[in-house]
Amino acid sequence: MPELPDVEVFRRYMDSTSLHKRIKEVQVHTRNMVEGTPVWKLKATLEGHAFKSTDRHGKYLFAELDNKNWLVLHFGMTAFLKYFKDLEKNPPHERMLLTFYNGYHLAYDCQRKLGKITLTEDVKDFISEQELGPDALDDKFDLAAFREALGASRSTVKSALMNQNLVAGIGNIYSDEIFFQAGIQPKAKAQDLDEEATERLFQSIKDVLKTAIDKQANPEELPGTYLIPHRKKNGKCPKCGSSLKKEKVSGRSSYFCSKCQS
DNA sequence: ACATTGACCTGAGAGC
DNA sequence: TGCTCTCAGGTCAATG
Repeated sequence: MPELPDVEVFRRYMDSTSLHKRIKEVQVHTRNMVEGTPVWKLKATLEGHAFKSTDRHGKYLFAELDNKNWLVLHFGMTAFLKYFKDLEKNPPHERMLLTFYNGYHLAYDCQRKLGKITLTEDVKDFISEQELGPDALDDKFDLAAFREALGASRSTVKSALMNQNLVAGIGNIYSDEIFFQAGIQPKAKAQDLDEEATERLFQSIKDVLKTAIDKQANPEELPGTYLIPHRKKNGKCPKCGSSLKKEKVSGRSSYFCSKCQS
């Protein structure tokens, strides 16, 4: 789940539930999910403080505290947030639990433990340390920047799009959608795209990600012409009805329509 | 410089 | 029903 649109939905969720509420207690249940900072320091940095804003870059969510620090969350393949009051309603793989003075809780749930929790004092520094490329929805990521990113890759377009160092936020699921909407095969070489295909792909990145956010990253809400709901065994192309192909591209399962994507 | 594989983890679903 | 196998939206390191 957690690609750019999902993380943006989490960010907005955090905005609407967890800002300006003083944190009473932080419980870390799975200590090795906290990286780069000792757990005691994470607790000390959050407890008694409140979040004042949030930010996002690619698949990372940042929550600014009132003490110059930022909580950084990555969601791996399975993480999500849940804000709730009754402790009985806590999610099944809760790895960290924040409790606010208002009696509510914010849980970070991560079944497969592939996410991570850390702190930073400066979001820009964090992004450059991780060597993340521009956020896919940032205005700074324009057609020229996209051409440059593609030019830096000698591999498949799929690999280029999913390379967080080139452009941040696109994962396996949404890259398949982006290629489907652009009518381009994911296994095409990045270098082989002509100007027209490059522009189509660029437009598709922006359109698909924005549309997904509008629909709360909920596959059921996506337009009928979208591939994602059909991205499964025996899936049919929502545009021409033929059977979708499933192949490994750059090591990841990829679904596409060989008729609609040339 | 690239693709591939396996590791990290857990559990859902398929297949028997 | 119950068991085993395969696979999964992310990233990283080792290998070819």
